[in-house]
Amino acid sequence: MLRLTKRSEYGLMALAFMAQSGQAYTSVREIVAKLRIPRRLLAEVLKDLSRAEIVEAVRGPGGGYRLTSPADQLSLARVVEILEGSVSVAKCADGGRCDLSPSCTIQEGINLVAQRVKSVLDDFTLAQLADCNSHSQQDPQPAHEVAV
Amino acid sequence: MLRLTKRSEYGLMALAFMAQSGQAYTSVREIVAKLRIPRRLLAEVLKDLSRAEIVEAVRGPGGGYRLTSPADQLSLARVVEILEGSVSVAKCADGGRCDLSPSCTIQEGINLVAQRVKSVLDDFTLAQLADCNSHSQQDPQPAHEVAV
DNA sequence: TTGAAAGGGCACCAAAATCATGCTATATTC
DNA sequence: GAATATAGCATGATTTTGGTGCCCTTTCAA
Repeated sequence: MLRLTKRSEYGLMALAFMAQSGQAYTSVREIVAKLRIPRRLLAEVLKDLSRAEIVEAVRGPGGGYRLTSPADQLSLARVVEILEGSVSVAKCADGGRCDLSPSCTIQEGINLVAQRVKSVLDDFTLAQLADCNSHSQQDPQPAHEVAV
Repeated sequence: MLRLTKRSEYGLMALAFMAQSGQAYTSVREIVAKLRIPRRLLAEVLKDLSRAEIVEAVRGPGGGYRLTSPADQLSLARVVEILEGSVSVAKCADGGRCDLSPSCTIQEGINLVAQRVKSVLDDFTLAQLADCNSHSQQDPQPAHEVAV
């Protein structure tokens, strides 16, 4: 159904959270406490984002994660690609060869659709994602470090 | 990965094929022969499309399916919606309630993304899909009834 | 120097979605 | 009635996702 996986959802939620925490390091524990999502899964996701250098990690007390670059320079496409392989409406529209390439009558078209969907995600930044929300649903408690 | 299911792929392939067959009725057997996709699955898919009145069915010898309306009036969104429930990047962006709505910090944003992705599929017609292809990959054999 | 607070890595299980198929029934034409 | 088609239903296999446990390493501070 063209659906994002939980990995992406959780990852984006966490990233949005971090975007609002500015330069401070945010621990998995903190995020889990606020966002009510499975701790280990989130850890897994953040580890992947760390490997891809979307976030940087610091161990030890006071450590955690933080964005490596400004939220308005990180596209959803990038995040989704990291967390679930790639953004494409069909295998054939990806690098992956299509099993029925010769008989497939819609490859070209599907590719075009894939491109367009991709560009939607390319054009959507983490900053926008985090922003959209703070409009309608302002935190009751003042954020730790309001930034972005 | 924002991926379409096989149901959608097969469905779209079959519809594109029918678009090129014009007013003639096309049987599952014929489509399967050309497209090399699982017969029963395709039958299943076409039945669903028939229920939704995207195609009309005629039984008996010489029967089969054909489009109920012109290919340029059928959007991919419509087809995908029928074949896999709905087009939305996340459950919460759909009718379905999100389990973590209170803690979710990106609902608004995700909804916006979902809308944009949807509109990509809304704007893409079956005619376009079938067309894209015939440019690059013309049939060696003349189509039974070239139309559209 | 020791303990607590972080993240890192690996393997694994469970649940759900997807893909695929078989069988039988019903309609239609010849 | 025989052959061609779709209609309906149930079921099994496979793949993807979602989620968890356990132990290791790093770092800070008492």
